[in-house]
Amino acid sequence: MPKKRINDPEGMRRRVLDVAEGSFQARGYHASSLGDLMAAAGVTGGALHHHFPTKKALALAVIEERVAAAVQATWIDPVLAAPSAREGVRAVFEAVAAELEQQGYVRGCPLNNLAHELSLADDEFRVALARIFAGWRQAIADKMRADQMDGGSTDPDRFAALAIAAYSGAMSMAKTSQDAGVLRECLRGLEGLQPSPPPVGTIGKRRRRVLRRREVR
Amino acid sequence: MPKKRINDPEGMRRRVLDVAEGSFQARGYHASSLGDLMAAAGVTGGALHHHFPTKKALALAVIEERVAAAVQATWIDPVLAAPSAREGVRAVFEAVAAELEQQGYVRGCPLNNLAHELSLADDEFRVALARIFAGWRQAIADKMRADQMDGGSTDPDRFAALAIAAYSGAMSMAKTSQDAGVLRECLRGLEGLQPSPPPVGTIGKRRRRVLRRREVR
DNA sequence: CATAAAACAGACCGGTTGTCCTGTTTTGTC
DNA sequence: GACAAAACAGGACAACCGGTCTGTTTTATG
Repeated sequence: MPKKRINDPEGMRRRVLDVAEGSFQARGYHASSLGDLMAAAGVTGGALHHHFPTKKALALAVIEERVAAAVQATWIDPVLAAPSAREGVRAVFEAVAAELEQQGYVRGCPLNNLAHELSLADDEFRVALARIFAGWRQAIADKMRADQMDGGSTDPDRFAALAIAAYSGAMSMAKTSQDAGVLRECLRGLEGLQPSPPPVGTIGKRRRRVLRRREVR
Repeated sequence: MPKKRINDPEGMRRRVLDVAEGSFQARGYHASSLGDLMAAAGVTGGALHHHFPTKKALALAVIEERVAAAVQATWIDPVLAAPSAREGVRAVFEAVAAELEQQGYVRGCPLNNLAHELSLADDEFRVALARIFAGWRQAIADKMRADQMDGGSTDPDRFAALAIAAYSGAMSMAKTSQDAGVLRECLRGLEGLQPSPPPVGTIGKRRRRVLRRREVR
């Protein structure tokens, strides 16, 4: 009696992307062989080739579907949900730092990892990665523009660029030293450019505003 | 008559390192084959193997001799020669941005490029790269501590970490977008954290100070 | 149920990679 | 000049990689 087989194209595609995403982040694109991915995902060559004709196509799918989603989930969504762009950036920095310290190792930013390895290798890779960077920047800048507070003392585009650059660079150092501490140091340095006096606590944003009004009058 | 041969071990070693440094930066470590390097350097397999037994040994030499020297030449030396750490950082940012815009393409920071690809691959690589990052940071922090001006308003270690992170991240974005403009944007954002009020232009810092004094009085 | 397309299995192949190995030549040393 | 070590030449090789190919099974469609 021949063993049954159930076709699950979406599930198989997802499994391959899961494994590829993890391997690309941990070992990089070139150091990840399709053989290893096939073994890790429990997928045969025929199935892999059916969903992703070439290794490049697989990487492109990882970038556009997984890396972009990761940036959205860990950065854009939290920032948009925060009371302000500055608050959002601070929250993400601390959340990532806490997560890294808890898990004990640093694998780096998925976007930056692939960007460094693939930007110069292939223009199609480069454009796909640049699009994610651009969306990331614009989301932070738009959020800052939407904040009616923080009266235009700092340019939103510059702030967004600096926040992302500081995060990317800090992650690079954290990955190399295997220590997330530099993330917190960069955040502290970043907080130094706030136009308002140094914050005392996190809560009470409304309260502070009331106090300030009383002081003025 | 057999052709003559002149042994030049140092020159040959230097040529190999030259080619390897360039290829590692342009294509990365894994994408650079020893065959290509041999052909580009005009070196036979025997000679290459004599000076560098393995590819890893070659990369380690590139890191410790070339990448470290590049960081020293483009960052540490200029910063130490500048009137202040802040001035030095600003000068390096602008110098690199100008150089990139002139040459028309962006290959990224040699240190960060290799750090991303090799930090997780091999611990020996990671430690060598981390040492360069640490020296970079300490040089800027020490310089800032040596400045008697800038009265302790910002922590030197934080400033150094932020400056390097912003530069590394900005180079990452510049490499991905093939546009050095983000370097200048990050520099502008970085200048916002200066204890002095926000600058209006780039030139005439002394002139503005005079004008401001007149306005005040 | 017929049938075509999609989904999957598994072997195969040409090319490349890094390394090793055996010689030959040059160079330093006594 | 004898001689050992360093410097270099060049081929060989096993492992591996990515892609292709053929064949089989499942699924959708009518």
